[in-house]
Amino acid sequence: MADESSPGKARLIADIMGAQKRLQDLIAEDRADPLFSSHLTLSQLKILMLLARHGSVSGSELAGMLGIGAATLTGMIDRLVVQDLVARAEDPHDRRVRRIALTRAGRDLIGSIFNAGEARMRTLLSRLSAEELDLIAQATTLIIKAAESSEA
Amino acid sequence: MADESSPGKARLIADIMGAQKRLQDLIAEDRADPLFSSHLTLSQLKILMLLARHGSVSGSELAGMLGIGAATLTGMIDRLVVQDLVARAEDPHDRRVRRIALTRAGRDLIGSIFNAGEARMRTLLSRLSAEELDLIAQATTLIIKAAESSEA
DNA sequence: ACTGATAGTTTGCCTGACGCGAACAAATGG
DNA sequence: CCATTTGTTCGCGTCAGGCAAACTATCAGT
Repeated sequence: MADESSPGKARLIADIMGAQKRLQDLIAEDRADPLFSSHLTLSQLKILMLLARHGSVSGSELAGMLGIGAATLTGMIDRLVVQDLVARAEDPHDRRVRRIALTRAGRDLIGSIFNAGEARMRTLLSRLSAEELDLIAQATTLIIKAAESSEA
Repeated sequence: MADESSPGKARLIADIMGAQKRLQDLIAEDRADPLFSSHLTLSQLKILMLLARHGSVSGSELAGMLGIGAATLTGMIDRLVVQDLVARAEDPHDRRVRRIALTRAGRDLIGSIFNAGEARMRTLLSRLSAEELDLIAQATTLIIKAAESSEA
């Protein structure tokens, strides 16, 4: 399909992707635990993710992102408020709008799902030597730089 | 809290974890897309994940894993069969049991959610040089070895 | 000050996914 | 031949989401 440059690169990339996939499978179990024990709905999770990304949004904005009506959103937010995952606050510039944002518990929950496997990875790294960690740190730095240059 | 060995290790680990978290945030968007557009329920996702892990299981086994009754499971599997995500097959050893397994489409869906960001990572790696890729390949090999030794 | 538009809530109503127990058919294994 | 196990069907209930319509409060323009 594609070996534009050197032939060794394709093999290296394949090796790296295989390893990455194995790591994903490992932390998938950690991710599933808080997700399934939270008794959240996928729609509710979507709301929490949107709030985690955008911070504080108005109801109409959120309804627009979700593609649902304002009436439906009211009920969904109500249920999340009862669970203390989001909170409504008055907008200082417009007293009609009620800004919706994550509570501390909501942020923690989303964090525990998204950054799953953090504990596992940490104990895993702690078993390696300083030299090995240095190598890994260089590698991650390379990846992050490449990611940032492509996002910009 | 913990700096048992050399002080440099703690800093290296912190750097690596920070980079890892940034990468997780990036592929989170890729993961959310197939998840939310699939119109799955969290319970349905749980079933698909269990089937992906265990391969083919009987109804009673699956109901036991989920903590629900057999009657409930029948309906849930029915809905997944309609979506062509799982299929029922006869067990050659016991004609009472109908073994439940993922279909090709079900495997693809789970794969697209679990191995999210694969395409993004691949194009990202393709921009790096062979030397940089070699470094990353060494790093991932180290991590995988550490993970395997801890799992064993 | 009036008036039209906008934000959010409430109400009533519907659909679909899950959950159960009970009853049942089919197959197993004594 | 009979108790057990597996899975399905049936009837029933609950809850999350979805809408339209009516309503209140507020804003913004004239």
